[in-house]
Amino acid sequence: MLEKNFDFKTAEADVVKRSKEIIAATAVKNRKSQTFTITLPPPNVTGSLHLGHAFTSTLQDVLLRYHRQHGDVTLGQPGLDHAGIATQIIVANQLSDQGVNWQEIGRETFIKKVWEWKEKSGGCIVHQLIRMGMSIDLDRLRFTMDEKSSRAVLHAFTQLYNDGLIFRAKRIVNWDPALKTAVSDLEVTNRQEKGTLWYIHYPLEGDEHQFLTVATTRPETLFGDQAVAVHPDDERYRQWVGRNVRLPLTRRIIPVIADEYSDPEKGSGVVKITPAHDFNDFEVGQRHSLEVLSVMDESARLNEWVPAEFRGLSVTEARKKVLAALEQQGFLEKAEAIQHAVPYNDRSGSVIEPRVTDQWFLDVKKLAPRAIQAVKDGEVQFVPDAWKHTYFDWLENVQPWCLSRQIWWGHQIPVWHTANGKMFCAMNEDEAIAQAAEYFGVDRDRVPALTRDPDVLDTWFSSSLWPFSTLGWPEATADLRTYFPTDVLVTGFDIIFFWVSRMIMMSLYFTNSVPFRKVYINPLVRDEKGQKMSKSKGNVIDPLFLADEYGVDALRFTLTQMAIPGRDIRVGASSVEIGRNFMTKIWNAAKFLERNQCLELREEEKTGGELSFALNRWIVAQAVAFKKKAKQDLEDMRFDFFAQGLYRFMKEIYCDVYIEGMKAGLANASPNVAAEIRGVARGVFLEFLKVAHPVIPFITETLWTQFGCSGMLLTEPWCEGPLEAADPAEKEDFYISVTEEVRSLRGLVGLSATEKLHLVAAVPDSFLGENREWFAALARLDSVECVKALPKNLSGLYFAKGSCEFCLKYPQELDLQKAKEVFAKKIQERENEVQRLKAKLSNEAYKKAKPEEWAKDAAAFEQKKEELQRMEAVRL
RNA sequence: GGUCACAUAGCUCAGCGGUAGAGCAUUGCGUUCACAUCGCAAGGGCCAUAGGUUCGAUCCCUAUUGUGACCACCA
Repeated sequence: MLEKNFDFKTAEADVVKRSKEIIAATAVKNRKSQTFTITLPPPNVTGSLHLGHAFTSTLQDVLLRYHRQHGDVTLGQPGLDHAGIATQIIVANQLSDQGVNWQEIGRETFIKKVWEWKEKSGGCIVHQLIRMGMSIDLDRLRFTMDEKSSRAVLHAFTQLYNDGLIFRAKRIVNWDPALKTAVSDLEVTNRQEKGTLWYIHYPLEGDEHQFLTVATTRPETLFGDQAVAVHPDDERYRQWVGRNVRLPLTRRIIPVIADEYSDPEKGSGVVKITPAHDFNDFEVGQRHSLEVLSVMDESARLNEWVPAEFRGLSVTEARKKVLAALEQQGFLEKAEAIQHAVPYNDRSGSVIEPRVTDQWFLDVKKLAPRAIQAVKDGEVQFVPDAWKHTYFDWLENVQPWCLSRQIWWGHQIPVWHTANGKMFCAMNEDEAIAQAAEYFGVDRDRVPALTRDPDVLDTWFSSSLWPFSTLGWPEATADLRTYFPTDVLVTGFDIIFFWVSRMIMMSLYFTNSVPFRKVYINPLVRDEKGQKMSKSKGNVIDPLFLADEYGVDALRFTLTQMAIPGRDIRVGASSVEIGRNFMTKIWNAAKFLERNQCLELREEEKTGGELSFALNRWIVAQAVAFKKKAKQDLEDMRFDFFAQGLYRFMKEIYCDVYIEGMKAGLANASPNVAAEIRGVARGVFLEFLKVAHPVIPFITETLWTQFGCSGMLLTEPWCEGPLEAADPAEKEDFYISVTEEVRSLRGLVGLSATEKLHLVAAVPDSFLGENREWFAALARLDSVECVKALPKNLSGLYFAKGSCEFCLKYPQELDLQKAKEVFAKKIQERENEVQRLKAKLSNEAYKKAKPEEWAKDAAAFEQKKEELQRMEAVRL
């Protein structure tokens, strides 16, 4: 017996339990040898999953389940990401809440603490994934810092190093002074802020009455200035080029140089060049062989290279004090309020200070061309296609990737240094020593002391290897042969640079193959008001909260239905009601089947064959079309269409028409026909369950079992057999449309739903006579009478449909005026249609260009004209 | 400054070279034994603006306006 309502909590737990082994087994063996693989983007172990994760997870699971049902060996490779900086920040903050300074407890102890956190957060995430119905095998769960992944990272790094693609260089990088580490360009966000542009006098050497006015927003970096630059074509300053100025507040003399970087339009047209603290200035410095003088330490405090009174000051303090000193000594001309961009670290929120340091870089420029070509050649396809522009733009202008981070949590760089700067890159210390021994030509124990580079790799380095490192690379494993390259990557547009492009580059470099065939860029999930969800705004929705309230199926259905390519989606609790209501509808339909003895399995009816009940023929034809479209939608990755198709078929076709009609059918049919109806009702419903299963696994599995079917939908193929052979059921379609017309008329003239109505129908054949029961039920009629021709002066609501005429007999109390209006309106509708078609058909060019379409329109025109003529001939 | 999206019903959004659809909201009717987490029906749109291509444009092209995103930009 089915419960009154779908008890999703019990069902979810039960289905998860029953699915586990099958999911694991079908990752190895299924009916076909063809594989389908998705490497799930590994969530960061920084907490728990949010609604965006639930969204992409659902879409990926829909694909996994669809392919598993169709017999593919199906692997959804799960994993977790160590998320270097992000995780380190979280754990450091937790320690600080407990009054512990993470820097004081030392690297080893700190890392131990992070691993403890990882266990906790990872466990939470895994639990959430399973709860969401992800059909993944947790025995295959990987972590970017587990032993195998770490080996892959070491291997990749040493190979790139040996191939000369990884180098160490002293360069200006984005430096986070709070975390004291370099961060990549991608992690820096520029925010427009109010600032001040200060105009400062730089006196001419030898004649301090003359001066150049330099405009800057960064007066505190003045101590690092190596030159002032003017534009070579700037007449105002031409005579200054080649002379020297004195740096205010100091005795230092710097040259005036000419460089195109200087923009005469901006500020005073004279710009100070501070190579150690500005990216552009660094480049200017390179061009003019200027010295790089860093005047800040790792915490962005002024260092020993500045006058004593400014040492140790932070940027803000120093700025204040420098300005005061400039003003006091008469160097400050004016201050101007401006808007300018200030760089922030995404992760930590601190202001970035460009800083010159030794860092490790990957020469991405050498890897990019192949990656670009792979997408151009269609080896990797973006869905939606437009995202490839973003991908190309970035790769075509890509800069060396700063790989090193001065933090503790991550893969430590496998390079060992000698005291005087010789480096050995190796898989481990032993090998490094061996290399050193060979290099120096000495025994192992005579090798100079080696220290391992303290830096760790950018977290995205391990991620870039993920699709193949999870399958066993660098070993040539069976998994790698079986599952690689993978089929689809589902991810957000925000990590096309961070992740997608780098995976493609690394994969092509190391495996000579693309990592995946398709990249589905999923829409961004926003809240109901269209705001990006973020912890700071407090509008983050926990998917499990929604799942608890509405059920996982409801949530999955809602999310799937909203997966419109290329547009952000807005989700709130109320959107999940759509899904919840639909689950209720399905459940109620099942209850109806149960009460009408449709649940028992009857082999002979399941096979279909000749169907005698007209609506059976009709629903089978509908089911065939529905399934065909569902398949196409999934192949096209139109998840929204797929979900919509499920909704339409179940609600508007199966429930609204078929079930309503079969009630009448069952009541009037012979035992044989009744049995046929029950069989078809059941068969079509089961077919729906199969098709719907990828989106709503829990309710469908539960009903599958309740209907007495063996096995699980998880591996149940969509029926390819008898249901495929169906006739188009045109007559049924026609009369169903007549029932709609009757219902519409009844409402329009204001007849109550309880009013008994009689329909007289002038029809050419016996079809309606033989099918009057379900027809009457669908049209809400009391009785139907078939005649050869409508008698004259028949009082009632007249309408024509095709070549058939109908008269709905109304009761005495009907508002005649209203009835006339309705009749006029119906005539008008047809009139408009006839006029439109007539104009269209008279277009000779149209007839010539599209003869088939023209013919179709001509047929429609004839029909509408006939209807119109019939109706016009009638007097109400 | 550059690039890419988007502009359709009150709201959120589909769609398509042959003058438009859904969900929610609104209005009317209705609890006939699957379903009030409901059913039936109705109202509601110059498809941003201006040109162009075409026999025909909401759809393709160009421009404009507006919105959003990304990249660049610390004088």
